Amino acid sequence: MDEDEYRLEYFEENGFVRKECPECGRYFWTRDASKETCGEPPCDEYTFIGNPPFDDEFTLEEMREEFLSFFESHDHTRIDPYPVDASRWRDDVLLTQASIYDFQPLVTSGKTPPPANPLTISQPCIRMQDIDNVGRTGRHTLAFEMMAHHAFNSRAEGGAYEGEVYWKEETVAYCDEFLESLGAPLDEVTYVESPWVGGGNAGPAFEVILRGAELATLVFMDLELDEDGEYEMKDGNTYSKMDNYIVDTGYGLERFTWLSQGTPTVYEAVYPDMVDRICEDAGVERPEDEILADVARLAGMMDIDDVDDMRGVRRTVADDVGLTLADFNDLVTPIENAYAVADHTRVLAYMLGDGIVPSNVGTGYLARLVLRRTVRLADEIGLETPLEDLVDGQAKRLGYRNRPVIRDVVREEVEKYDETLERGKRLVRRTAEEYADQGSIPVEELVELYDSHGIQPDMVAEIAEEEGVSVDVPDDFYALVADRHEERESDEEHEEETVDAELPETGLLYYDDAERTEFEAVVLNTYERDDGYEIVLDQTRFYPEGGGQPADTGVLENGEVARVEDVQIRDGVVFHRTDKPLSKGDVVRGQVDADRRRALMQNHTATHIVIDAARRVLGDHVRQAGAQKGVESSRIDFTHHKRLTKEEVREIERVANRTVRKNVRVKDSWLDRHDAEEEYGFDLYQGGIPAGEEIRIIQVDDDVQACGGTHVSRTGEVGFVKIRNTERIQDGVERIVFSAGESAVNATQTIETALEETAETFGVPRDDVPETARRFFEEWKERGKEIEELRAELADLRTDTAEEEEIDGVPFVAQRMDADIDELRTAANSVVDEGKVAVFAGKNGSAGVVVGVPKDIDLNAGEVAGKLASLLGGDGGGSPEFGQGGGPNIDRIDEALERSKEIIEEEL
RNA sequence: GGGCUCGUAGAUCAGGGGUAGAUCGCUUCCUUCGCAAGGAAGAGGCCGCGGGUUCAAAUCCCGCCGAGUCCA
Repeated sequence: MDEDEYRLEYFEENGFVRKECPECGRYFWTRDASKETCGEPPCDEYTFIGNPPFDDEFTLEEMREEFLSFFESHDHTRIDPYPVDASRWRDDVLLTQASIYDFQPLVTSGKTPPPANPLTISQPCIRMQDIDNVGRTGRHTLAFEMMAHHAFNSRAEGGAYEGEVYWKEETVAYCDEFLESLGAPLDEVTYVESPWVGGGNAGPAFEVILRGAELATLVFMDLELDEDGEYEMKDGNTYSKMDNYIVDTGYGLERFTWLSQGTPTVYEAVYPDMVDRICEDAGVERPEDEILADVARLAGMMDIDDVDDMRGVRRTVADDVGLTLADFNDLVTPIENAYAVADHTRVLAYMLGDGIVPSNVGTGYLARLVLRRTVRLADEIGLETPLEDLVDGQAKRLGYRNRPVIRDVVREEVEKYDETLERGKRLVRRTAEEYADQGSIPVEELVELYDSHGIQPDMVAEIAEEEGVSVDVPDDFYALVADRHEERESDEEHEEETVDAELPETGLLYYDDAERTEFEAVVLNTYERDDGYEIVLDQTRFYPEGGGQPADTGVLENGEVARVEDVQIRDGVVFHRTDKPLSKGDVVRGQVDADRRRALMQNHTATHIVIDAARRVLGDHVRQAGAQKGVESSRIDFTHHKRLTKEEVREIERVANRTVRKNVRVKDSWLDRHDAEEEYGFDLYQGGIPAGEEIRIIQVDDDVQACGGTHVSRTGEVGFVKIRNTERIQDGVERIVFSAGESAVNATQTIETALEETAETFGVPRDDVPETARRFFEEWKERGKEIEELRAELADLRTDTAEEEEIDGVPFVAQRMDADIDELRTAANSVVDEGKVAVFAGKNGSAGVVVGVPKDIDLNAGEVAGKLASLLGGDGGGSPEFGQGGGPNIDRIDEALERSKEIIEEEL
């Protein structure tokens, strides 16, 4: 990175000098000319523990307020944090890991204006990759708040923002000023040059270091990935300047709070009350501060990448205080676990507070992971306080309103985990018994137990030991698990036909009046494709597929009639896929299939009505997780932590139809996105975030959503909503399948017809069908048993008449019996019970033969049956005691019976 | 979004092409003043659903439904 990028006037004016750190080789800026090293570990160590650099101690809340109000008083607008569940607005990541995530990709790319410019925010973030270090290093937390100020600048004209708000000089000046306002000794502060790369962007950056701690990162994002770019960055890729250049800062709220208190660990500073409560409830004794501080200081010197690093830290500190490693571990592990529990409960509060439902996919899975880990840690230190109480405490502190649901979710999830553990224990016990003779459980079984059943190897070891079976967990265990998942990849990417850059955005007439289906337009171009044509018009009433609503169909005509089979929108241009080409420049008349459009409109409005009904019945945590509208039926998926009961489904249906009958107007309006967000909140974006300054808002009764679909004008036009089915898509996501309008009536009639026909078959009134069906089923089972008994009796009777013979002293009965194989079997069994060999054959459709041999006679029944069956033109077999077979040759049954005697003689 | 595992008696689970089983629980009887325990007998199964292969499917194959779990 070019040195000039970092040579700021601010540094010159304030007496900074640029130095090269002899340890790490990086350049840094400092006011203290005598300073040799950059200040950041491992070049320097933590010196703030017991020696806080600020004038006052701050709590987390106080520090957050201090920061935000500082920037507010410097002309920044304070905005509310986004959810920690970043998957709600982008599909490339799961969790929010930095404040800039809030503005990617729409704002950073210049498609959408920022909510304010410049702005300040304190954004909760979660970094799962640190999970193993939480509690142990003294500094890692799973969740943290990234306090930030951002300025969005652009050289380009006509984007969502233009011109420069401020850039590097002001950013560094703000940082200095903020630190000074806290009373930080400015000559101890260093600004380390440290180019930043991430997510396809890059730029110069400073790390701000004070007393060994990295407090903030000031990123000047002005590069984008470009094969031919002139800047090569540390990731090995080349980048070039972009039109937008963005100030992206990150001030660690937890770090600032920690430094202000100078406690041995960050955990004591950030959640003192929670740590106290956990230690007290679990009876955890705290080691001396000095020991904890040593661990933090030493761990602070290194990037902790794996468990070995932490082991090294502990060994060193243990040596210093004169303890064996084992004793030292016994001393610090409980408090470390207590710290981790305190931390994890806050993460859970963030996650569940933002409406994440534990699940087996996506962010829900991460929530489950954290929750289960928390339960294990709490168990290890004997913490008996219900987890829901701890999470609720954190949620209360963070000001979440959905606390009852959070409690509910935590309780259910802990119960589920208990069940999984129970199930796991039984499975491990069985597996251990299976390998009891070998003395140990093989590694592939361990992998299987973990991967398919979620049982940690240490738990396997514990239980297997009780059974006297040993377990060797290889060091690369989790790598072995990963191997199982790495076998195949190859997602075929379908290429999209690129949009002609010359084409203007198509006029979307369906927004003016969704009721109208005819229009005139000019053909701008026709493209020939593999399976038809794509026509672009200057304007259209055809709705292109989007937002879960399928495309309209219809015709375009000017003498020629072109059938429109599909409609897609790409970069604002609508493509009509047709079976015929139309000439460029022609004026055409368009006609959308009106009935289909009508049905789709009803279904779309009904979708809003149903999700709103679900929210009213189940609670505010219900959030759309996907939807597909159709002509015959539609479906809506939404988050909910329990299976829907029949009664809840009925109630949702009742509430939905009440909204229909209310016949309220469906309001559609274009609002400034920031006004809309302010008024309706982030939950506006149930189906993803649209681009642009203005967004379309659809209001159906109490339900308000950003939505680009076509709707009926009053709820009454939906006519009738019928819920047809519910499914569980994943843990935590329920699906409701429903029909609206005419197809809802059809759906009801279909069900009615089924019931009618059933009633007719039974010959009872419809109301009696359930009771009658139950009775019939019971009686059917009774009769099955009766038949079995009668068959046995019949078999006895028939075999009584059978002639007994002897072959080499073995009693033997061969008899023809035309009955199904079950009966032959029953008959053979009763003969075998008398100590005789039995051969029964007969026809029942095809020919069948059964051979039974008492245990004490040395004759293989299966073999005999096989030979007899081959006479019948088929095949057969069985066990030594019992054989059966059959074939198509019914006219050779008697012959087979006759020959059974000689076959048995051979086999004996 | 992808992978893996599992659906058999009220519960927990065996079996894995050839007669559906075990343990606990349940019912009745015996022993007992009574209970626990013990003994004896018994009831209880659309082997998740639907197709296919086969002389024969709980078992093999395909699809669906349901449950669990790991990963991105």
